[in-house]
Amino acid sequence: MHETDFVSGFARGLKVIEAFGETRQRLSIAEASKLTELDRATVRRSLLTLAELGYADYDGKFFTLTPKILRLGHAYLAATPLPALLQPHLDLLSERAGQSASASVLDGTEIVYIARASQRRVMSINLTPGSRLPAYCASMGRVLLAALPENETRAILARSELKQNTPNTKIDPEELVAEFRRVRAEGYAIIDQELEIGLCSIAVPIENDRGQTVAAINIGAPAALVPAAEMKERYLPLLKETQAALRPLLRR
Amino acid sequence: MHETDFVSGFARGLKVIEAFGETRQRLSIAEASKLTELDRATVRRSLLTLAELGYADYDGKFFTLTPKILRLGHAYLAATPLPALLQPHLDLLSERAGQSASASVLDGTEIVYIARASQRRVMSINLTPGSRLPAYCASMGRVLLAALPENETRAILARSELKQNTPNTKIDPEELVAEFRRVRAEGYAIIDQELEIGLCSIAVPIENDRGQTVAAINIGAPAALVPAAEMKERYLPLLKETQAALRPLLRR
DNA sequence: TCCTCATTGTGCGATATATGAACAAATGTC
DNA sequence: GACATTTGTTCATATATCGCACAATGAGGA
Repeated sequence: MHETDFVSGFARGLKVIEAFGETRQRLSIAEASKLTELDRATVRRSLLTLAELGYADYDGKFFTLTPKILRLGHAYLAATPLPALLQPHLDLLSERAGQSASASVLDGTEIVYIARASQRRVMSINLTPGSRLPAYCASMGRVLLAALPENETRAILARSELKQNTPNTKIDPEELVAEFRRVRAEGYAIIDQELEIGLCSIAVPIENDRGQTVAAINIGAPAALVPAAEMKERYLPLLKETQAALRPLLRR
Repeated sequence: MHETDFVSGFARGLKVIEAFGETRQRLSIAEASKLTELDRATVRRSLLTLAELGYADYDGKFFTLTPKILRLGHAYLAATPLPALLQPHLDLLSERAGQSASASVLDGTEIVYIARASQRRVMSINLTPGSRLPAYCASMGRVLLAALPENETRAILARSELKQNTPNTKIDPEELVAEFRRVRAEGYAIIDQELEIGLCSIAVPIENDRGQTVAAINIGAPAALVPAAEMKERYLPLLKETQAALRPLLRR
């Protein structure tokens, strides 16, 4: 790859868009400049470009993103067959379990929801396709991390901000790596209120016909209704059925 | 605004990302060049930039978007208070109605879902935040178009691809404009299987404390269970309640 | 195997952009 | 009200990108 095969103006602009996610909806030029660590003049040009194209509004002082920006992310969900393929299976799974079912993939240290069939909302967070959670303390994250070679897993843990969300949250890397080994051996991960008090979840990997893990699915339930100890017997068979139904559909 | 206040490399790159949404997941350089009507060399540089930043994968022949691209669209959903504000109200609405409830805003000729509380899936399409539907034949679209000055509404209709999705679909601009007037006067829109056979929906506008329409919410139901004639009496009171509950929360 | 067609990679001149500093305007502070 | 600080804008110029023309590669077919 040549050194000229990189459009830095494009890269800078993408950085500016992402700056909006980290804080509030409105950004001044100076704020965006600080967040992106780009020159004010450069940020200004990127923002004015976004406004010109209709991806942002500008009131002379603050820039705000418009819904048009959703086209960019949605290009992935619309273009990738995986979410559409998983959705009906999640619907069925969710209905049979009477709980929310989700699917996600790994992106760096985070899991990204790509499909979801939600029952009554139990979490304080609102999860939709595109939502992100730290991988180390989510059941799907455990499954996805367990599928990687151990050196990669360790590298991701090293980059993760291991935060004690609840008294249950495991944040010791060695303990986590040991748990990943168990997940790999037994084929499922259970989270007992490590992300949020009151929430348990159980996840299994989704593999293609070559056995490569391409996603994870889970069922989440309120700990008050379904203690962690019961998650396995109640939901693992359903998850395994869904997993088996999907495998032949996923060719590479 | 100066003529130099525009980063064309950035604009071109965004166009390349959107090219993925229109077709399948994989694009070669030549395909992307055709879709975007940009020079091959330019598209290639943009794609390589995306790959370098982790927004795309490249196998030497085809480029595919990675889930990282969802960060861009999600920046909007995470940064805008409206979706988070609406969600609990949609949950309640959906539960009381026993049907799916959604919220959307207008983007050009399309509505964009920004929040959704879904019951059993009734539509063939899978709707999630970020999903788009043509405005002219969706109940929320009717409400949002009705809120605009008539010349703007007509301009949008002129740009819309008015397609006869079902025998019920209204595609005559004059008929649509007349319907928008009725919607404006009566405060709600009902769609009777104009988008998809078997699906009815009813929508009302969501206004801020100054009376400006900032979004629309709707309830969708299977026509087999709820005939269009019954939509109004069954769901309009619930929608109006939600509308009233939200108005004081929406300051500008 | 050789040819053809389609696609991808590369070098170069013309053109457009990024940079940082200087200036202007707005904002906050005393 | 004057000063200090922050923010937005403009400008000249060094630098990087764009689009073209050409070279290289690869896939199919005869």
